[in-house]
Amino acid sequence: MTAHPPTDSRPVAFSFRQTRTRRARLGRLLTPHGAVDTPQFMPVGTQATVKALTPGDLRAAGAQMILGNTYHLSLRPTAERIARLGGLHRFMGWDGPILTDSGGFQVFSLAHLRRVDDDGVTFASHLDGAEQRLTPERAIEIQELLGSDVAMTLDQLVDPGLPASEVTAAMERTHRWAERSIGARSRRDQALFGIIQGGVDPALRRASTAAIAGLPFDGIAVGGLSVGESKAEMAATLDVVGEALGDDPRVRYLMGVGSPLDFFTAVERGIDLFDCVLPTRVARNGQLWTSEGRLNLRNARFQDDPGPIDPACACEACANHSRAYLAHLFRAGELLAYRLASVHNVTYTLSLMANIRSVLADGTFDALRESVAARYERADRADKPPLRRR
RNA sequence: GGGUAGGUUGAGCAGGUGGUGAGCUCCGCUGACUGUAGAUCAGCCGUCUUCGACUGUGGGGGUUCGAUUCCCUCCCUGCCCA
Repeated sequence: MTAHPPTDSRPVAFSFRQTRTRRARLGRLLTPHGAVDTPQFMPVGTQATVKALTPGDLRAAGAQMILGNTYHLSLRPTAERIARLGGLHRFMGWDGPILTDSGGFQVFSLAHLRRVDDDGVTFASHLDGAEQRLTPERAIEIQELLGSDVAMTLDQLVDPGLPASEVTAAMERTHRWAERSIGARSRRDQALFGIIQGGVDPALRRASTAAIAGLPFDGIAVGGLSVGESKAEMAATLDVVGEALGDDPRVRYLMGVGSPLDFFTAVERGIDLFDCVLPTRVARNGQLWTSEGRLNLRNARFQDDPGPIDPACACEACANHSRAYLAHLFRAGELLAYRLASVHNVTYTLSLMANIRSVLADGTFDALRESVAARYERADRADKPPLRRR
């Protein structure tokens, strides 16, 4: 592919136009490894691989940018080894843009294996229990060794249902770590995004947005969502952040989202970039996203279904294989089940994003959302109740 | 024909030498999953009128207040000997 180096002295450049659909934007992010059309979804490749997929599979599915992980790669094979081997792009054979997460999510998801203090986080490695120290500065160092196009600041996300004092403390610590992260940068060819926290409290979110947007980051991320709050709370929080960001011209990245309907919720509130494990994780567990809604191919009824996973899809799995075949592969525990299901779900998700870009251009965003909601709302309506302060 | 070890809920097992065997692993059925400790996890998996009840340890018979357990007999399977 052709590289599109940023057009100015910054490591990335973002241009966009406001659409007529509320806060939604159509844009283009230029990185050292190519351009990304936004709104865009990044498949998650935590350990230098989007599970079950080759870089060729990702290209065929329409992927433009993927995500890798500081915490996992620093433990194995180590950032220094990847650097010796030419950086993450060469190591994994993906020459497109890569964003690396900072390890902040592991502060949350590996809560029982870590200890947080003001200087950083100490993990007991989930691999061998060895003590691992991650500070904002080390997270930047690791990501510079990996050579990703976009690095993320180390942050602390918490269950938004925790007492306000704890949500506030984590937010303020995230702000201090954000400033330190900027000071730790040494590469000029790698972007750095700051992360807004503050749980689901509007005042805290406004404060966090002001703090993060006030720093010279190349992009702004919204963190701490899709961690147990309701759909309504996520939407309300994105409203608050969108309002607080106003006409800030930087790219806006919603971390860890989402489901098909979440994309609509976030895009119309100004989000440009997404990542999520959901399409690939549920694929490996038999759940396929289709134009007919969610299908669980392990269900008995699919064993005799000769049709494609999704008649509206042209991916390798849909073009060549039946639901009955996939159902068999899952039952037999065959590895091909994971690849074909992942190929399909990533294709579906990226096609949906492409459709969203298309309807933002022609003004039929709401119609597309309604047609997707008709197939997916039943599942998303089974919503969790709003979080209660404990 | 003789000897010997067995026969437990779809499969494979555990347990049990007189006082309620529905316990495990597969298989099967369903659900969950949101900046990946996840090819993972959870529930169900004899029957029914399912917060409970009933049935079930190869078949039949016997002893006993009570049998999966003890006795008799038959059937089936593995192995050894003829």
